[in-house]
Amino acid sequence: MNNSVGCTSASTFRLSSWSENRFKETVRHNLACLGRILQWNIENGIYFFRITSDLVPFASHPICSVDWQSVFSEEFARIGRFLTDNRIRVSMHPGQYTVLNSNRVDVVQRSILELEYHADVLDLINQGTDAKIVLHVGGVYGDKPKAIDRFVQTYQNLSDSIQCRLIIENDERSYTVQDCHTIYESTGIPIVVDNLHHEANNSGESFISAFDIVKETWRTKDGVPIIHYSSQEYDGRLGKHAEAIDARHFKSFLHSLRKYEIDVMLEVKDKEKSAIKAMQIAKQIENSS
DNA sequence: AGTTGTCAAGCTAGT
DNA sequence: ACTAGCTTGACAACT
Repeated sequence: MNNSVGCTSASTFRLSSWSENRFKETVRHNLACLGRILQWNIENGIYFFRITSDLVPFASHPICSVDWQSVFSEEFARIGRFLTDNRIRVSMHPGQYTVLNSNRVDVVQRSILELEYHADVLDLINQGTDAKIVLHVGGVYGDKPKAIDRFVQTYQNLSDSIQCRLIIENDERSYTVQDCHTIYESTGIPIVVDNLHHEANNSGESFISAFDIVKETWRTKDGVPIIHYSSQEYDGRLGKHAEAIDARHFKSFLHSLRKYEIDVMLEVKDKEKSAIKAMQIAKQIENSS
């Protein structure tokens, strides 16, 4: 998302307002806005972007009768060319309702449809296997080994287009980097480590040693390892993301990772404002070493 | 025009 | 039993 550009690529509507017309107008608007945001990004030196899951509202919902993949193929292809021409990397992050290891089959089924939507978008914009779909492992249901097993079983039945892009992220209360690594061992799924989640939920290892573990889960085809960065909201509940990045903290954080090649996704409320700050800090570190 | 309750959907921890 | 929080904000009805 971007608060400077003056449009949103995540405009949506209520399910009760659904019509083919409303849907098509919304998607057309979102794709046009996505193009504007990407243009803004290259003008401001930002080359990694998370595409909103609201780009195509209700894409995986049974109500959606429009063959949006065909209707908007030209618009998607145009965005794809822009990304490739400008060497922009993109990722997507399905919402909290996408739970592959749920003990409810209907939830799992809807989650798979939602992942297919995300993979379709990345296919339509012609991005390769370094354009990732980030997912949390899901719930624990009182038995983590069983829940991990369900995740692995479900993963093995996913389509190639999803499998080659899916990566898993540690979360702040249930699944640590170590837990994710257990899943990696039987599936080969690369791991994204999130600094704030790691701080809240770990197995005693530092962030750097956690990163040393996860970077080995990335293959060449997966692209440069991705990490997620955010700061805790001062005074907020555990896990609540801060309004902006803490420049001093980010600088020392990035400095500690200076010998690695990584792509950093910021999870922060003020979006591009902090991204610009982060780029300036990254350049300072680059120039001083 | 500005404010507030609600939105397709799941899960967890804290109150 | 209920709520905040999550990748998160925007819609729609109200004042």
